[in-house]
Amino acid sequence: VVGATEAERELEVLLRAGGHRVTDARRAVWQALHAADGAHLTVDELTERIERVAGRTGAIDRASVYRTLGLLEELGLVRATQLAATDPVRWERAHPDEHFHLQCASCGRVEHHEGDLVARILEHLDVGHGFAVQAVELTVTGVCAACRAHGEDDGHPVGG
Amino acid sequence: VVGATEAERELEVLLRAGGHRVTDARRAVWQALHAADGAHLTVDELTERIERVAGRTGAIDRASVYRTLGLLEELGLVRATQLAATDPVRWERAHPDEHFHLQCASCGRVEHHEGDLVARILEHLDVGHGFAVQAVELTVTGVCAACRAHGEDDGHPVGG
DNA sequence: CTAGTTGCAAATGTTTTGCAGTCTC
DNA sequence: GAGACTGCAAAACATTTGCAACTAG
Repeated sequence: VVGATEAERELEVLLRAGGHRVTDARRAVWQALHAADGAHLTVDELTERIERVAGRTGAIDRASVYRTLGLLEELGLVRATQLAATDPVRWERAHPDEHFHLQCASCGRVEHHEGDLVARILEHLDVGHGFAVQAVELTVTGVCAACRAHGEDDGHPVGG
Repeated sequence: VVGATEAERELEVLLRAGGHRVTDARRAVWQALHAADGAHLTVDELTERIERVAGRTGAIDRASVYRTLGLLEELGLVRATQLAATDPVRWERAHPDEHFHLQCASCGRVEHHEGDLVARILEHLDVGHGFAVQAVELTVTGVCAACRAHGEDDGHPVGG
């Protein structure tokens, strides 16, 4: 639809800066991640979406999706998270550490939240323990306001 | 050769209370987890240690270790954590949410830290968003004081 | 005795890897 | 062109499950 979005440009610049090539597979993964704005997708979900969205280019092999995600992670463009130990890894566009995950055990939805909490953590650690913080991963599990209202407490997983 | 440590008793009581049986496999897993005091072990590491420690009893099958850990988790005795997305799940004795993980990217060591940070997070969320918190998972990655002193810089700083 | 547990082996599901052909630079 | 990428298929891993034998209660 659009020729080159800002995000697409960002991808190209970063790829070239790192001596990597700009390919359809990489563009496709990046676009799919954008289209899913904010959602946390598994490699399978991602691959499936790419098939739909980038019909002309054809599907991208799972292996390439894995390789691409690994690369994008190195470039700091995406971030992997594992919400449940038994679930496959999920990917999302990189977001600053100041955001953290709020996962509802009832409806399964994951929200991002912003606050000064992470900033406080950084402060606390640096001052108190000489620990040089690189990244903070904060995930809070519980029941969201909506589910509490419905009284849904048993916890039935949701599709997506 | 100690008959029954306090921890061992705790295990038996909780097992019986839940209508489960007290078996060698379960004792072995529990003891191995204690012997590794504070460490985060994979199922493989755990299985290997059981082989050494409980030589007389013989080895415990991986499948049983998995099943046992699942049970102990239900009983609230152990806790699973995933430090890196590509790593297998690691297990440790349960600890209160008020503790959080401090992982050194250089030496790989994981420490537990205690503080009011998690408590503040709970407060903040409950007051501000009507989110009923069940669990908090906080992992901070960085370089520990010791490694900083040695100037061991095998990694590249991530962001701010 | 009875039914919960275990060990084994095979199944499942995810992620990685070797290689030959393809496409970017 | 040269060499970085991709697709494909098979391999490598982590975790789960079916089932017969075992054993705690």
